[in-house]
Amino acid sequence: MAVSAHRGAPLSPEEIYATALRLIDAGGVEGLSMRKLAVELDVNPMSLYHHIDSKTTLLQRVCALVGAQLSLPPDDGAPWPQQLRALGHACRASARRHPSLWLYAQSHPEVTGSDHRLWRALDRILTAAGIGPDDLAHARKALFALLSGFILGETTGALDEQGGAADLDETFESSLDFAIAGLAAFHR
Amino acid sequence: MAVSAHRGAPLSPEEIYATALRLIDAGGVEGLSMRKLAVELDVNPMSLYHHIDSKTTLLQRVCALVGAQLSLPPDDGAPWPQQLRALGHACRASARRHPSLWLYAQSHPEVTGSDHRLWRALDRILTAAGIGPDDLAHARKALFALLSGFILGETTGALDEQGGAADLDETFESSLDFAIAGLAAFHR
DNA sequence: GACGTTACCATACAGCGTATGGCTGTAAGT
DNA sequence: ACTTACAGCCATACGCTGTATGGTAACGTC
Repeated sequence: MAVSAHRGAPLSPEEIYATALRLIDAGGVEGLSMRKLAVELDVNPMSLYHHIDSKTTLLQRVCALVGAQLSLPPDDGAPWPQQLRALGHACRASARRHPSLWLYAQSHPEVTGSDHRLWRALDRILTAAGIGPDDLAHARKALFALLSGFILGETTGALDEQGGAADLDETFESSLDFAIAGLAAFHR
Repeated sequence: MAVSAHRGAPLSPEEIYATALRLIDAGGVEGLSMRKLAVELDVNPMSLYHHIDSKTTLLQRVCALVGAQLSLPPDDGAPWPQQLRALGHACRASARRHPSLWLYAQSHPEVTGSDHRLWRALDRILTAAGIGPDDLAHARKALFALLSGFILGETTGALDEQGGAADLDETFESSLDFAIAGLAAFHR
């Protein structure tokens, strides 16, 4: 099937995704171009379009790939604050591995919108925390905002530029304490 | 001085900033190009570069312009929860007026980093709330994360796509309650 | 051998930010 | 009054982007 002269095997979507993720981690989403990706894969730029629709959907797939690797806390009956902390740490760890991609995903949520795994896990934890069904959406969105804002600020450096303690690990723990205490507002 | 044939007056940085902001509000930051801006100002693209350094610094100025318009709560001795709410509402209102610009600013914080007005106001409020100096940075960053994450989510639509109550005004009030309750975590 | 399909590639287009250099009319210096 | 300097503007061009279009080569099936 007219495999590339330079390469042994034909391209595959998975290979494209993995290479794109590597380039993104190395040079940021804005540093990724179809031409550079093609060079990295030793292929003509237009060859990529026989395996993916467009650069946008390529980024969607890569986001989904990273999202699927999130190790969310299992429903093992552990205390809810502990589970909430685990969920936070999982997201933050992934964001530190792929900062530019998370930044992109957070600015283009249509890309991640369909990943309801995270919301389901969060809802379960919040329910375990005694949040009633009427407040569930509010609590979930408040926690989403806090978590995603922290990741955003850490990724962009906005949290570093503010004065005060420079240890963001400690600040993250504090923010989790803050969140756990804040959930009291939903107990009426 | 060889003023443009089509325009009566010469360009000014302020006119450029104002027009850029208008175009950004209409078509997003990613929809703004120097060429379109030039068309809007009835001028050759390269003429802009006699008044601004680059597109990047242009965006910085526009961000600063919007930031300066933020009406932060005055230090009038009002109860701190009320001041905290006012600060939150001020930021959210501005973000709703200029969503795309806020999205840009949040992803490029080097642009807004030098605007410490907000942090000073927040620190003042938190001190009034009884937060000790050791916890001030933690509390400030947690609140920054919550606020900026909410604005991010509302701007991109990530908060709409989640299920539950669709009224984001109400959710924002809930999040403020959540924040106020959460500050208890810093009282030791 | 003919044919359809798959993988790949070459060329081209419209758009981007902006470096470079040139034109023109006003202002300042003498 | 004459020269010089400069401010404001513009035309052209370079290298980059994503991708539409259409062509070519190798394969499986008949």
